[in-house]
Amino acid sequence: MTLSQLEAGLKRRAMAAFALEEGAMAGFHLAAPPPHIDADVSIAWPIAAAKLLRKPPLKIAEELAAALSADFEAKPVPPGFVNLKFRDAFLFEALKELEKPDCFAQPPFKGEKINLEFVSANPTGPMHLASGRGATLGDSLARIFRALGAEVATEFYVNNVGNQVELLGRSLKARCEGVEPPENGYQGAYLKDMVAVLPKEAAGWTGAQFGQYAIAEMLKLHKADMKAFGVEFDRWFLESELHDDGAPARTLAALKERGMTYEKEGAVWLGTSSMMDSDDDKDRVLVKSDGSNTYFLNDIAYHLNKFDRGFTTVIDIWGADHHGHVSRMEAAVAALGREKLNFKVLIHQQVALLRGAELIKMSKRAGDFIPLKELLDEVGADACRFFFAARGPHTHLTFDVDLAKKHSNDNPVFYVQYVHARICSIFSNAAEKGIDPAAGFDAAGIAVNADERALMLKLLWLERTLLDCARDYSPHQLTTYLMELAASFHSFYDKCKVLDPEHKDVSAFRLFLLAHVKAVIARGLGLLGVSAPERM
RNA sequence: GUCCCCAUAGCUCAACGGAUAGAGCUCCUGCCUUCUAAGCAGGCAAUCCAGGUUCGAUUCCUGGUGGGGACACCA
Repeated sequence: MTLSQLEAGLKRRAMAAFALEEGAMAGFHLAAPPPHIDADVSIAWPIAAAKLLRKPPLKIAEELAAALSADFEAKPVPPGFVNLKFRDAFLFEALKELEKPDCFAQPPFKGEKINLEFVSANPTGPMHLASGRGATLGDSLARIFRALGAEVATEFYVNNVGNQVELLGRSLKARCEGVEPPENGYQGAYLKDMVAVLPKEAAGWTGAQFGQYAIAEMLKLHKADMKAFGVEFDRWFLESELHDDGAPARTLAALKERGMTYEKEGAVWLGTSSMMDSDDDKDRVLVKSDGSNTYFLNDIAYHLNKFDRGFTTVIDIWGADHHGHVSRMEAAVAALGREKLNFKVLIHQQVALLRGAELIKMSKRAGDFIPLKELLDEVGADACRFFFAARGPHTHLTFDVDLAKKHSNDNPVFYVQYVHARICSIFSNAAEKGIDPAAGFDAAGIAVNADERALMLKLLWLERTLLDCARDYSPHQLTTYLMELAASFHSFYDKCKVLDPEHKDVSAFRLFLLAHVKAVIARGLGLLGVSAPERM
């Protein structure tokens, strides 16, 4: 039984005891009690239900505790909590439930087909360190949604057509000819590096050919960077695919047909503000007066494409510098007649960079930025990913590059990984101590101590943690959880000898317990894209 | 000017509206003859201001203050 199943069961019994309908149970949740309370889980619902039931909270708590006392040690506590303690047998059964690979699959995630698009950095320069934040957020969320039973397709949208490609081509051509790039072009040193490895026939290329070449090379680098970061996209969607398919024209026609557009001053507009109920503050141009498509129209076509592929939910992850685009995109999705509820834009705040005492302005055109690869090489992917994952998406993050490199050994990720390494070590030592990890034990004869109990309980909270992550669209609670689990383990390890030939039953029980700790640590780290080393 | 985000310990971050606000880093005190000291045990130290809603507010609402970002027929 998982904690959610337990909660659902307790809720049903409360409904029966007080003759209530589902709608009246909104505040019914299991919570972890604060440290000074001697209980396994706590229910605060009686306080919230006092008004509805017209009874004092403590009275309700007493009645609820009585209704549950057949299976739990249930104690009503002022002002109206019910604190539960589990029987050991319950904990053993719950741990076994965790062994099933799909033990967390549940509604509403089960059956969902989610398209998750993130990073989508312009391929006009090497990938910036800041892309690590979006990559961490997107990839971790994808893994968490999958663990909860959803089908998730991850996607990176590549802007491989348009003005910036021309500009990149002209910049590379200039470098090739030994002159400075155009004034508003790309000044970064990476173009000089690219010149060094250009094929011979490049001498006769046009600017457009240089552009196509540069984009293709950058795309290779981006793929390599993402892979080194532990992120593998299911699909790299090229904007040119849309154009080859005539999607923007079809999208425009669909919007016109639905009566959502009008012409003004030689341009075609989408009435995101004037023609519909939306948060957008003005209408947006789809086709410029010179006849060319805006980026917005192409982007709408891309989103229509995603919906047409049969996803039940389409999620975009954008940096805060794009927050102003959210309402117009939501409006466009609605204008196409697509269910707005199935489209979600997640915004994460930007990453500011500090090197020494200097705040660095990021600009690919000026070429002054820190490549993601540089940090990966110096700090390592595990520490990078844990660092980014540990912060909620709304936090304003200032990344101190020097500090990150200097302190990489202090990164909490090692504290968590160390748990895995220590347990692996115990298992590899078991044989020489004459203890068989596979040997069973008599659960009834085990007196579970406080440290063991704390560990078992903590393991059960992984499920709730993942649900919280999904609810808040952030993996940061998982890092907190892993830190807490690691602390429980290290404390246990210090006090409790696992391999003890004199007490084989206790050894077998502790190995059983640690096998689950190891599995949860490995699984949790895996959901963050972080490795679980067997030795450190 | 309008909109979005943020404000918790010296620093970086946690805390479904619940009980005595938790961690990591830093600093201080102890602990390796026993499964890995990248560890354990302990100490110092915090909710920006003013109202409001609530049985209960770090959390929700309003107004300040301070900071980051966005407001194109660019992509």
